Amino acid sequence: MASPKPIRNRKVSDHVYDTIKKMIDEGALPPGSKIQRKELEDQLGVSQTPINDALSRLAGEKLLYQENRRGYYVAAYSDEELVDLFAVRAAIEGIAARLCAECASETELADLVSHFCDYTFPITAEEHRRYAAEDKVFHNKVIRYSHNEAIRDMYANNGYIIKSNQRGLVRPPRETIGEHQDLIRALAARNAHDAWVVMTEHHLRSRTFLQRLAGGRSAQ
Amino acid sequence: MASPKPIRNRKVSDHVYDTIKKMIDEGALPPGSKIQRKELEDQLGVSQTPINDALSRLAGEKLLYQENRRGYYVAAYSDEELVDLFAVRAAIEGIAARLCAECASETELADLVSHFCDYTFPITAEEHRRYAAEDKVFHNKVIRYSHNEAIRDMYANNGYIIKSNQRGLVRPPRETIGEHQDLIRALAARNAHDAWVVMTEHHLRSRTFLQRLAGGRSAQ
DNA sequence: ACAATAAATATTGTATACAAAACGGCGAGA
DNA sequence: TCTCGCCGTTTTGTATACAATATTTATTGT
Repeated sequence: MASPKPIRNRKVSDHVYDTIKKMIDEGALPPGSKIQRKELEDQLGVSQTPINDALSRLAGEKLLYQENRRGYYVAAYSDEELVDLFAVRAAIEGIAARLCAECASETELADLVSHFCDYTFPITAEEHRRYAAEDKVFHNKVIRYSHNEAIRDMYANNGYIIKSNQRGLVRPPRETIGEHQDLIRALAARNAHDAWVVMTEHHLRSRTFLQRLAGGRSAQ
Repeated sequence: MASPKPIRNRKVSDHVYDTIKKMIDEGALPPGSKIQRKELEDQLGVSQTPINDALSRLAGEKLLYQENRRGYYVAAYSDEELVDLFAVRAAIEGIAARLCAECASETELADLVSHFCDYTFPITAEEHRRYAAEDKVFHNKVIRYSHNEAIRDMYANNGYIIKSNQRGLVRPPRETIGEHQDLIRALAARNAHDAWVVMTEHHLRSRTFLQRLAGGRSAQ
């Protein structure tokens, strides 16, 4: 989420854009909350125009939605929509893992392998928090190391996917750590097929989990 | 591409947005061409502001890109980018096929099965054209029948994917018709796993094909 | 003639102004 | 007390103005 761009040629609206995006990602602007243009104006010391520009772009990315004549709101996804979103994550990250196994450098692979080494059970609350953070980092690395610009852009720009983290870990570490380690094993062995399958199933299991929560009624 | 929204509350910028999007989709604004704000102003009889609003939104959707201090251009994807895009299609449509096998209604499944029945070899130029059209329709139906809103939205809104059709069929029918039929067989049997694998490999093969075109200049 | 530079012009990004619509509070009437 | 509608305030959407940067054209020197 840093700025890899030359610092010079940046519009004011780019800065506004980054700021709002970060606020959303960090929860300063919770899902469903209304965007207060005036506040942003004062806070950032710019006029309406660059703010509108940034908001329009974010709406195009589906990070915000716009109610007619009523302003912008931070996108909030219902349980059903989150279920759908996790199918998309399964798809994208599954392929990313596959490409990763094929194309990642040895250094990158070693980096991935270094994750999730030192967790002993039972897990404390603090460890749980650390695990959640590491989970996020790890999945982002898989995306990066896939060396696929389209996928990278999707994760950088597409509100859908950023938002799929909106409620933190879906399943407890106890369930997912084994899956992560399976995945790491497959990556280390450059077994593209296994990496693909494991990653896909990993997210699809979370999807099923959410589906039970959302549907409630049938539960196997 | 029609307007499913209540006709009442529409901003001017919404109209501008639709107009530009349609112009891009229909080729009136070819990939790589520069957006002339002034022309649009005169042509649509509105001021800069709603046009900027629409352009920002379209840039958020990656249908346009913006060069600093130099204006907006219609997105044009290079061969390398198309390669990456086909990995994304493999991912998304692979999962879509899987969901399709699980969730599509009997009617929908029958609809899918009715495709690609009557092609005999060799294929004439006219049949080739028809095949290309049917291919597009078929893949869109798989998306629709997956009953996943996130995936549907992606195909409706995301410039990446709209643009991946920018050069028609990648491989000749001779190569792909068998794959399509394998897929249909898996779908008809509601074999989710096979449908997933076949669809994914289908697009990944196109990806490899494009990769050869892009990378190796020697290949005939 | 041609390359390099300078002046003129067009376009972009931002600020400000303003009308129309939504929001909120207050009071009248049931 | 509750509901409805009126009026003032706030917010939104659009228009316009303007400074900064690109682009084009004209000019100069070799």
